[in-house]
Amino acid sequence: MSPGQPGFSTRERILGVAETLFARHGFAGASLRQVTAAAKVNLAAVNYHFGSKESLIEEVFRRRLDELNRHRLDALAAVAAKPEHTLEDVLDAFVRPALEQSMDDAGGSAFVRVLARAYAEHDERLRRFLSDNYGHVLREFAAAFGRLLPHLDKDELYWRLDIVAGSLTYAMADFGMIKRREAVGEHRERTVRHLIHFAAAGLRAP
Amino acid sequence: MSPGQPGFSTRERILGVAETLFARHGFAGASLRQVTAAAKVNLAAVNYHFGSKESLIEEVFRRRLDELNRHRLDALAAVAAKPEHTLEDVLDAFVRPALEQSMDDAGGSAFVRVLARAYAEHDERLRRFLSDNYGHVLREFAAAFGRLLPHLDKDELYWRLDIVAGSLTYAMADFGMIKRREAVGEHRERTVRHLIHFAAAGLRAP
DNA sequence: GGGGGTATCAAACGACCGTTTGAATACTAG
DNA sequence: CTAGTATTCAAACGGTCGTTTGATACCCCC
Repeated sequence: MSPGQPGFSTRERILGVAETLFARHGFAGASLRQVTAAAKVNLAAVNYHFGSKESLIEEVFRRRLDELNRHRLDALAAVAAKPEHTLEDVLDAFVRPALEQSMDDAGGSAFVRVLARAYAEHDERLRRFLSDNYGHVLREFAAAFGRLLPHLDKDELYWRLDIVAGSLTYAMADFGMIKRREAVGEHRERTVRHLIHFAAAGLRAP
Repeated sequence: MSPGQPGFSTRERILGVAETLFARHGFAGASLRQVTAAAKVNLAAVNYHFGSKESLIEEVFRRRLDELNRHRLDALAAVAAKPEHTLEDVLDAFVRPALEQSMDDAGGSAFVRVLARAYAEHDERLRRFLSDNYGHVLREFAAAFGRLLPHLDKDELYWRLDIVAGSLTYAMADFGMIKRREAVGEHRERTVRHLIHFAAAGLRAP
């Protein structure tokens, strides 16, 4: 069960439910009344605990991004420590933490879709927030990729990484039209494998 | 100038403005009052000409998708007629029509972002509409790709095409965090080139 | 040149939005 | 137990939402 029920504080229930509803209906499309009703808390609780809907949205991001960033940087450090690491290793360090977070509870899988929503929102405020809390991780990965792909100049490298980030976002958020048949966990593991395989070839292209 | 002004019918002005506002603020985020105000038409005009907001959204899609589908299928037919066409040719037939449509007027470039929005909306109604009006084109391209990539079984092929579609959607919608410096047209041409290069390598991977 | 569909308009509908209030309740420290 | 703080609650605020209405203007054909 998602953390929208007893055993969790009001604050946690709101965050959990908001995450899934934002994923499902967008930030404008999910109302605080829907959120508080599903979380079984009073309507005013959102403004009491978070101040505003905008702040609630940011908190939904902060909570997961902090964790995701940490895991990604840890994984990258572990890879970099190996003397002969490959492109696939670095890609794995980037993709797998997102995968694992999206499986550790029901809310996590929603968050990946929330993140994809954020890309679709061209809202400047939200983009700045994401860039502030996310940019340094992307820069570290870019450096690691750059060392493994010395034949690409900086401009070319960033173009390709942008494409990788795009296909990752899209694939992890399950936007694709093609219907899947397997269980969620198995499907996601296959997604990661295909993504790494595809991205590695694209990055290595002359 | 976008078609939000004199010389265009009320209906066309609404469609043009709705397209850019939906791209900017999402379907829930852009209100009919904003749309009609920017189009300089009466609020009731939307319900008079389209029946409802939902139908307006669908009409925004239908108008551009019909044109895009036609151009893509024409380009694919032209490529298929060449006896020795390459993977890059088919990718170009898929990517370039989207590129050209997004440059022929100001609204077109907004539409690509609207399309990306639609992916983010997990709304079942909208997805069915897209699949009904878009699926046959994707299937034709899948067949063309399949003939050029006989080493991939059907399942593997669809996985990779899904990734290609994802990176295309993302890149064309300009979601990336990396800031671009060139003029819009030049930027878009470079996007297509990078995308085709990257996708071809990913598809050809063993 | 008047009649009839077509289009536009201001105004209003009820519903829902995010937020605020002030009282009621729960909890905790002295 | 009590004083004081932290939380929950029902209710209401003004505003905006999509949609409907009925009157008004337009336009073209008979």
